[in-house]
Amino acid sequence: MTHDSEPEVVGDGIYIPATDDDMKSEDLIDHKSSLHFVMNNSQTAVYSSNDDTFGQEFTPIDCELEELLKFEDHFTQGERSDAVVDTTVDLGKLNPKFEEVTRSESTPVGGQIDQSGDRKEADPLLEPAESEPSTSTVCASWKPDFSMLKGEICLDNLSVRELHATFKATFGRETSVKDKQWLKRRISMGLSNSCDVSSTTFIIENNKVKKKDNVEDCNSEDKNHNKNSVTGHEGRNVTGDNNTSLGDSQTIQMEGHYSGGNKTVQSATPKHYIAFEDDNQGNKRVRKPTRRYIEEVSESDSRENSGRLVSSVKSSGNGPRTRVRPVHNIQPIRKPLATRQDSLGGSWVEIPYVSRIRRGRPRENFLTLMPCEMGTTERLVKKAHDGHDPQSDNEIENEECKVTTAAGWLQHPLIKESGENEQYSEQSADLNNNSDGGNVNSYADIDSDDNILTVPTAKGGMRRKHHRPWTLSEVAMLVEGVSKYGAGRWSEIKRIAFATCSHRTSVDLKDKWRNLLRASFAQLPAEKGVQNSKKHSSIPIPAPILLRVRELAETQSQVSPDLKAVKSGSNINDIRSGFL
DNA sequence: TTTAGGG
DNA sequence: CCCTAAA
Repeated sequence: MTHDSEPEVVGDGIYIPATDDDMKSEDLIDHKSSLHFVMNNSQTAVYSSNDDTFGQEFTPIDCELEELLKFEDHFTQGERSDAVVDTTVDLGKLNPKFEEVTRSESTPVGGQIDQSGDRKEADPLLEPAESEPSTSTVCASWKPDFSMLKGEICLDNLSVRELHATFKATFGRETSVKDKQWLKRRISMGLSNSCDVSSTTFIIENNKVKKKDNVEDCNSEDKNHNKNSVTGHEGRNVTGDNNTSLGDSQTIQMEGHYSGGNKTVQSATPKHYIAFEDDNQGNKRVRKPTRRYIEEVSESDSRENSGRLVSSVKSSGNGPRTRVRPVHNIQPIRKPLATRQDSLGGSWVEIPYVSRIRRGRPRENFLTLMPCEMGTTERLVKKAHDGHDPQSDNEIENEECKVTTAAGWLQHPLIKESGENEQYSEQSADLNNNSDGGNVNSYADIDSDDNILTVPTAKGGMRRKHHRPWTLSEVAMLVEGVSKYGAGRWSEIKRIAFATCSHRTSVDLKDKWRNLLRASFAQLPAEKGVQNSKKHSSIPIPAPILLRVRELAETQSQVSPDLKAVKSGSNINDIRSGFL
């Protein structure tokens, strides 16, 4: 569908096929379930799949799925708007006109599904690119050329030189490693990665890529399909000019089975992966490193570049309380693929940085972003939740926040009023922020044990993933709390006023107060631009609240001398009387 | 643990 | 928002 517009896109994800999208797919696939999504227009999209025919069966509804993915993400845009690959999708568009939306929107990350699903005619070899290299990239111009692979691969018979050639054909780059064993391992690994050897038609056995005899599921249609595709691939492999010819004597050929662009998912664990490092494991299936693995290594290699696989993986433990903090994550989509060096199997190889988009279950908590005040929808949707997802808790909390608010923390109708407005602008501001830079990234599940904590900002900065914009009601509660207990009694305020909002810690309150303070005094001299001049992309705090903050600050002598000087210039009492 | 302040 | 030093 969209492939016409970007035929030159060269997949380079072959290094690390296990993308987040895989993970997504994994969810879908492994559960062997059908997902029903109800769209706005009450259309129902159904996605069903099974492992072996993912790509093929997917086609008819891929658009919808794509939409679904967006759809799903869309709901996260408010508070975690970065989450979406394409933030421009409007809910209103999730209507009958799927195609339109699909066409007009690009889905950089959703490429996995997008590309292979959409392009049934397209090149199945194209690994969905982590980023779509626009022009010159380290590996932009390369893609694995398996077209010469037919039959069985017997790496053992190859000379080092041949292995080099094969290596290049497989990975698209040269290697200087002379170790045959290593080369063989890497090649077979690469092959397995790109062809889904392990889970489909091929198995790797003693450095041989063999075709399973007993596999037939995907032979009939798939064969044709893939053959065509392979051919097409060859033809389009314009950029692969330096693909090393393996020579006529080569026996390396592969009768293509590419499970629909690597659709099959492997829930590879580092363990498995490492296991493969050992030679001669008979029929053990090859696992490819998960993105998780890569990320972790990528994290750890910044400090210990000699880190053994085992150690890096293990040390980064997946313990519930472990907070993985990726050092380099997320390259803006569409930027040249960034790679890093990593020692795999004993040599340094390039591995693309991966962006942690979102992993794990499909998001089911898209309403978290809803401000506390928005009760109705929230409640409705809440029903859809399992209730055990941590996110759900937050929603409950949010709702409770709201209740609390209504219960009396907010005694100033005026504030409340402007609050409503602000809610809106707050969210839209957030949305805008996230889509403006052209890089759209996703928030991971905020509460998932392991998730991304930072997200690139349009300005290049990294914003923390955990950032949950303060809603006005929260701010109001904070203010009230301060007025009641005094600034500094954060734990008290937390305990009382924010008892139900567990996601705000006392430290958060303190920080927020600090900000409020700053804001209130900073904006006062102007005294007119007020909240509308939200140049700072953050929540525009309504003037009334800011005034209150100032007042409280004064009362509690929190005002720094210089600020005092500033503020003394304006007549607070007038304003104050107006609101209180 | 809670506060305060720096990053 | 996160981290840490202090209390």
